[in-house]
Amino acid sequence: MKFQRPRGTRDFYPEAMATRNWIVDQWRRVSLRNGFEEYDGPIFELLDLYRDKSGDEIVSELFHFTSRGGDAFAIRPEMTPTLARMVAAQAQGLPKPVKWFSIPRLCRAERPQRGRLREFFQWNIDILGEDGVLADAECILVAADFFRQVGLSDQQFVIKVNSRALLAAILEKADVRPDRFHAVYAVLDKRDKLDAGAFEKMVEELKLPGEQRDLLISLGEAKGSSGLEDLRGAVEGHAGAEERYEEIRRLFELLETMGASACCRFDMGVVRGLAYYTGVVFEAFGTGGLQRAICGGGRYGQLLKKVGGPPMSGTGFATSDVVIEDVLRELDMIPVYVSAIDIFVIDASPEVFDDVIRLTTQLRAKDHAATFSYKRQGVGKQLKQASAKHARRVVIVDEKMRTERVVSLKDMASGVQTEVSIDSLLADPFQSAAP
RNA sequence: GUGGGCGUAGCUCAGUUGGUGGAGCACCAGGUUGUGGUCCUGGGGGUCGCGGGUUCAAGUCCCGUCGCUCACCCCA
Repeated sequence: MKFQRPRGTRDFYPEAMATRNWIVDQWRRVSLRNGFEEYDGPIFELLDLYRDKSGDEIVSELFHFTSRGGDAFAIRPEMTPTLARMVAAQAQGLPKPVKWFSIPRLCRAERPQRGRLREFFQWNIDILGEDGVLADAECILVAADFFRQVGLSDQQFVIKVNSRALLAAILEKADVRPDRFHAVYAVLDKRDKLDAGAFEKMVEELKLPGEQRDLLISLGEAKGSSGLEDLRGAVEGHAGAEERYEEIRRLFELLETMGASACCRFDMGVVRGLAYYTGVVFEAFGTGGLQRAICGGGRYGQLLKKVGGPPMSGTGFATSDVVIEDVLRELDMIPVYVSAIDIFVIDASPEVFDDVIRLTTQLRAKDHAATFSYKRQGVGKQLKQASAKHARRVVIVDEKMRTERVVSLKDMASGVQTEVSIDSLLADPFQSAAP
């Protein structure tokens, strides 16, 4: 082959395309029924939009180019900057809260590996203009709704929820130096990937004073409702920490009311690397073989200000089609491919082929996906083709179409075949076969 | 950026101590002269990723290179 596919991209042949469409359809369906509106933006943005948010080092991870006019652009690697830009531009006039979703195609110039390609589709759910945890709860609920929608039981996935604000307040109360927060976050975020010994070793390497070290190790243990309960002591007497604690307690109360508590769990080990998260953070995991996060998000407080907008806070999450397909395939939950052919029209003999074309055209006019064989062969061969195309129904046309206006209608799944009038066929090609 | 694994037909792969490259599936064409998804026969298709070396002889051994893949780093 002279040309091959660029690294980290995919060709969507019909079967793969059907899978992609199915995933996207589920995303859209769940978004809409939870009251979110769809938006989209340009596939490339000014490079500085990403540089301002994430710093210079981001540029090497972007596909970027310079226009003839000298402007530097980048193909979008994520949707949040575009969202922030769009909301900031209209912030005054938009009814709050803004509940929007998008399914953008994104590109990142990183080295591909399992679950991470250079081009992929991402589902973004965001709520802006509402500071309370109700918005966070609703985002988490949407994620849970999706996993349930595609057939996962509450035992097959878990959404781990934490509050960075609470964590920061606890660290502040314990007099951890603010410049050490980021290092502490990084260690805590690795907690679930390490055994207890390796975790403690990493904590030791931070060289924190004894009390702070013990606190950090106990934070790594804080999981589930009892883990949240255990933190009560760590927040008492500190107004900010108590307030944050009450927030996340209320969040879990809301999740309970929404019927999502069975798949949600408090976990201090979820911090997420993103510098811009300021409040609630969460990540979803499959409980089977794949231990990787399959979806993640949280509250971002200052993002709109970064793109020149008002100090409006937002909360949301994202997940990619690559990871979703991975985890659903592992659980054998991707629907089998069925082609879009409703009716395959066959001639009983070459003389009636013009009638086949005529009937096919009429079926198409009724908005049915209908087709026929290009080759004039026996009925058996044409049925074979219909079968290969996964046609649901086959219509066999013979001279009786002219003399009596009837044809044979065959249900390919059951094999049942009946004679029907052309009028009744056009009215309903999927009519159940008369006994 | 670092490290491991793998490159043979469209796909999945076999290929013996080096001796003129195969199978299954898929595709195409025929057969049963009005009934498929499970029949039979035949066919097309590969400079064995690419380049160099050793050898009378390389898919096989050696070196280089490119590509794919997995993990790490990173993760918006």
